[in-house]
Amino acid sequence: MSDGRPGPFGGGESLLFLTDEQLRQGIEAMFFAYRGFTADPDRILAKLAYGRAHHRAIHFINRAPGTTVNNLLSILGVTKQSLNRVLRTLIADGLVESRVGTVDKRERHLFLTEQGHALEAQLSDAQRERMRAAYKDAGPEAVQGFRKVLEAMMDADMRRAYVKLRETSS
Amino acid sequence: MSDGRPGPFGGGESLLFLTDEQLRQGIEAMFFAYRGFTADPDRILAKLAYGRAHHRAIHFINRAPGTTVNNLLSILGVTKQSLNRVLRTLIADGLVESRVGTVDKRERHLFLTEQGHALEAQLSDAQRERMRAAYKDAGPEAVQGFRKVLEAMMDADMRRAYVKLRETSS
DNA sequence: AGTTTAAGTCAGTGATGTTGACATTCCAAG
DNA sequence: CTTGGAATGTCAACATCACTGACTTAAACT
Repeated sequence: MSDGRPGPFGGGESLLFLTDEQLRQGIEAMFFAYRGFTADPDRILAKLAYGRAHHRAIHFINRAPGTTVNNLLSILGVTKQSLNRVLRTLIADGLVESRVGTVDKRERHLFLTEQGHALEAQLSDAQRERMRAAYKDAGPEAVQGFRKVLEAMMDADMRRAYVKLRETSS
Repeated sequence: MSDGRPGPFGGGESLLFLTDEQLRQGIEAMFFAYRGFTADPDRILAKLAYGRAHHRAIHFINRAPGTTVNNLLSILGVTKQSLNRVLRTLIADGLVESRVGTVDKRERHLFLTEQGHALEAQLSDAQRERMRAAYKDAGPEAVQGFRKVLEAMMDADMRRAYVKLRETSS
């Protein structure tokens, strides 16, 4: 099924880009690119005995300061036990602060400390630098296409979280 | 540094796509999209008590039949001990066959069995289906840009492996 | 008072990765 | 031909991380 041969379409729309071969190249490109995408932060984190989970937590706490634990869980898509282990070490190490909610005292609101901000900056500088180089290489039109495909690849609930974050920004 | 303001360029080349804000949106898009990218295979693998490592091994053995363990290691970027555990279970389960090399008996050449091919097809069908939907949504020009940015994001040695695989194909 | 919700914890399991030791095979220098 | 080093692959022990499930605590809701 779906061998992707052009077929008898009159609209002049080539469907060659939907062949299994093209799709597989896209899949492999995604695999290798993601390794590059995480390589620089991973190097920094390894020295601190942290993992990607710590990076993700720091990133999104910086992105949405004061977020609750539950909120963070739904963004990260991990279990609370898993997140809790990460948060515990980050709080113990003085990178994250957890404040009891004023309106609802059951909630804990998360913030980066000064130290936390420093590590966040170090991590995202490294990641942005690679991203910037790739963007510059590929050019603005390519970047637009890149974003378009990525957004189409998300699950519905991820896209909701993503869009929500975009709205919050700036 | 590099706040990405347009700046005094006369060439009409807008550099707005290189702002930190744009880069961060790209980073987050990459994060959420990769989750979608792996979600379908992950669901299938979970039922079989396999993980992503098994998927990767199966994918690349299918892609380059007869590859040696060492070769696979350089593509996957893990330690040989880690890969070995995965291979051992796949061989024990009858999905992969390991043949002693004829010219160099130290080497083991890896092949998928019929069962292995069946699982590979199941996994890549699921992944391709999502990819196809995303590609179709985004359109051919977007796909071209997507690929361009991904390739620019790879490390040099990953790009080498990626290009080599592309050459091998069909 | 009873139920629900938010957060945190403990125990057990499984996948993944690492280091270290080891066996086999190849190859080249003596 | 022999011997020692290098390459390839395997096995064992250990650490990390994430998950499920059950439970506790505290606060909010009804």
